[in-house]
Amino acid sequence: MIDLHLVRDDPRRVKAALARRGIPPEEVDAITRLDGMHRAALKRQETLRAQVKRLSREVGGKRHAGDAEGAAALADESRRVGEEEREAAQEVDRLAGDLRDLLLVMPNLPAEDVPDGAGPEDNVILRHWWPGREGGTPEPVPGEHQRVPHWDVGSRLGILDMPRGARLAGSMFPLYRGDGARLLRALTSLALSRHADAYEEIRPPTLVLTETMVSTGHLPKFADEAYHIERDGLWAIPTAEVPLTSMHRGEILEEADLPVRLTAVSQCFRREAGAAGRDTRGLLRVHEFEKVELFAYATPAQARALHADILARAEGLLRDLALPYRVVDLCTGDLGTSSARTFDLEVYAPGSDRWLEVSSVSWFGDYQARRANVRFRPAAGGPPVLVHTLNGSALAWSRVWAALVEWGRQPDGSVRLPDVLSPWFGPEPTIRPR
RNA sequence: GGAGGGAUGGCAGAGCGGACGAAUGCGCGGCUCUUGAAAAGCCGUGGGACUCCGGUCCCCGUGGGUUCGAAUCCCACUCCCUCCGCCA
Repeated sequence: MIDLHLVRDDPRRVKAALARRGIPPEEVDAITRLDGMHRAALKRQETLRAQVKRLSREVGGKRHAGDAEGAAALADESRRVGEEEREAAQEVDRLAGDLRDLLLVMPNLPAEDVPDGAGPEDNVILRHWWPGREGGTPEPVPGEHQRVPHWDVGSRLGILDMPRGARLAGSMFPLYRGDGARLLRALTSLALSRHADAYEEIRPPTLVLTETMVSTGHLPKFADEAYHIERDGLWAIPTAEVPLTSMHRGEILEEADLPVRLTAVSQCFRREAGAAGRDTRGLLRVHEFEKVELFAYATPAQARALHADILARAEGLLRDLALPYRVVDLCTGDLGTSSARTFDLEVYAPGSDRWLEVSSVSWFGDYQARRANVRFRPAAGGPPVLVHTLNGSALAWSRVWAALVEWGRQPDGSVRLPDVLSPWFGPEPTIRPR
């Protein structure tokens, strides 16, 4: 949630920042108006409430003094005021609810250095990397044998079985087998070990309460994007960011304990409701995938360095895996609702001939922390302050899997894997037909 | 799934209808005493909303209800503990 106090104190700044995202200024005015009404109603209710409390105390006093008549008279008066107070309270509740509804769907203010733009076409590509680039090796040109999409490579090698996945769960639910399944396990294991020096490994629940989804910003606005188990009131997480953000929900942390750095692997579930018919082949876009996430709660002063660290770690993994990638600075038109600044990492997949998003590294400011009510007590004293949250995938395996299989394909149809995977696939890691 | 017990401040733990935002102890911070420390003593010590900066209001698991008045009574739910059943 954006800061209501900021809307009050500096509405022009809020409007200007949100205008960059295409939010009309009237929506900010609507918040200001409701806020004013809410505060007025609150004042009225509290005044009445104070009266009831005072009268009730006097009833007690009179009764103790043996003045039954006086007590009854005051009780009558208190009852009348109490009824008024009850009505006022209903008005307060109604206005508070309306205000909250507006605030919950209002996106975060973009950071000042986010490039302006209307959509993905205006994102800024910051840099490219490919194996050997630092040493002057030219950008790789895929050979004909690498121009085979991973769904073909996968089915020929018997490591990816989309038809059987569809039999179990419908389309876009992949089923990996043999070395294909083992590759996923290897990638997760590799990544978690890489982050273990600074990030505590967490295994969170995959199904979470509504409140947990609201805290990150996935609800109420994007309910259509998530799988919902109505009978139990639970939601399937679209990313481990969701449970990790709520891990300390409602807590006041000590500044000395920050940053809290966490890493988690989880299944990620996405309905992809708005993407019907797009990128439906193979693993380009799936309803369920596995992802290792990096996450941090930080002080505002620590946030920038952590954002850089998470990005560096995600890039480091791609370099270890020798996959050509580019770093994309998301423009205001493509920035996620909760994010203030996001860098995407996209891997080139030669068989599919597409750039695949395999990581999204975001700084949320205090937007999520305000929803989740996660604060820290400043070491220097003073009232608790909202933390900043940050996260990034490192990495989303379905698309990494696709890129590895396409880049690794040899003229004989086997797939050569990067050497970092030797612990799982032997000295010259290769997947051959069974 | 069934039976019972519980949920109060950083922790422990009283309170069971009226001045209770809450005794007491521990912890923590400050001060006094001391060469220093310990001990002892004194003072302080939750979060939040609104504010005409005087204050007012809310929070005793959550949500309803009863009452002039609820931490305290009633109802529902959640979570925790014990036992039984079932189960990977």
